[in-house]
Amino acid sequence: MRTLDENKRKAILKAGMDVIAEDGFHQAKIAKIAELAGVATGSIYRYYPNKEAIIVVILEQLWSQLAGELRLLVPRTDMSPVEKLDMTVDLVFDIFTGNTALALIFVNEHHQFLMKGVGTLKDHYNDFLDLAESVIREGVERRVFNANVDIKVFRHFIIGAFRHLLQQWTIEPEALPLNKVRQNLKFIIKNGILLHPVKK
Amino acid sequence: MRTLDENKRKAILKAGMDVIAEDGFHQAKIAKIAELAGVATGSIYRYYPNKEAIIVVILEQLWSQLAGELRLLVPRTDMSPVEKLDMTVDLVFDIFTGNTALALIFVNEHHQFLMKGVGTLKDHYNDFLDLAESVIREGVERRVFNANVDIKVFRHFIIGAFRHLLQQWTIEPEALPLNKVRQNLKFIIKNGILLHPVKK
DNA sequence: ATGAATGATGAATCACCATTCATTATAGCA
DNA sequence: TGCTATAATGAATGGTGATTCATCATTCAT
Repeated sequence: MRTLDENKRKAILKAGMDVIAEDGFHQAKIAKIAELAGVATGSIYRYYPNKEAIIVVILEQLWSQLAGELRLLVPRTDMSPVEKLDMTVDLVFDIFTGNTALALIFVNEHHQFLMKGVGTLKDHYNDFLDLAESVIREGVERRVFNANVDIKVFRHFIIGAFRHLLQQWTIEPEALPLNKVRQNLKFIIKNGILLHPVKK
Repeated sequence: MRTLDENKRKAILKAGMDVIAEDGFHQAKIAKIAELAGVATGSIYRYYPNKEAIIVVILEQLWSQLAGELRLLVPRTDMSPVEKLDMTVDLVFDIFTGNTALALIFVNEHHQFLMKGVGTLKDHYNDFLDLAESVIREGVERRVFNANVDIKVFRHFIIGAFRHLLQQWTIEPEALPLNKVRQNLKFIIKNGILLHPVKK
């Protein structure tokens, strides 16, 4: 008995990623994805029940990978909270560096599918967020991070800043080299903009 | 001779805002907008050439208003750069407070129409950004803000953080009261998360 | 080597919706 | 009180594109 070809499944996913990144989910055409993947339009439906399933799988993989990596980082006792925070930022930067398409999909499409609550996307994403939050919490408990900053707000703050910077990077990569962005992001979340901070 | 009714034009704009905020631009149906505005579907086209024009006008008005207000703030000599930065944040928060629909449109739709370069949207938006940047620049020149922070990155950083926080707020307003968000945002961009910063 | 069984194909289907336009209603003017 | 220009209407049009399915191709257990 013949079996579905996993390479083809991956080719469709990859093609879906590129087309959706370029055209946006609603404008992305199945015919174009099929052509890029080198299969017939109908074949797409042997591997994925519908168009939405393609992007959901892409996003699920993204967050389950990130959560997996962060899960290894969190319990380490040989690192300070500051180092862990920096490493978390690195983790996320690294996954998008060299994958503009994935970056674009995260930036532009992630939110709407998160809201729809399709598949296990939300679970993976929340896993990641909870782990990131525990890094901050450890820092506060160990009196390294400022307890006056609301953790929830801070968490969203970083994600948002990151997302937007990533978006700008996809528009003009030369003007906003990711290394510079990464370094500045790390600095600002730790120190803010003030030259002479007035902490109490 | 009969004239087009400016109240109707506004009603359509308002209805468009609500429907687009709720359903997203591509899912938003002209028929629904027309019904909400209390006009026939065909009448929409007497006031706006097409669906896209509706959202473009909404976004143009948003940024031209914000740029207008910021333009008054920038040259003031009775305020410090820190105060101006805080006021800029307030300006933006104020416009979205009490207008969840506008907030949602900014969060979810703004980017794609900015990219398309339709109408004068980009001009108004850039006006606003340039003015905001001049606030930062003044702070750096007057040795109040840290010159090591790249202004372009910082600018995108704040916008992104703000956008994402706003998005979260539209999802669960009770969990993230805008006052708390505003206060925390101001604090973090100035001071960062570190309890004992190590500025040189 | 054979023939189910299942994969692959892509033209045809079908639902959807922005936009149009023939027709009707109305405001403003003489 | 008509008259006319233009506003308003909403059913019909037309284009689009996701999904289906009848048909063909290929694999592999026998």
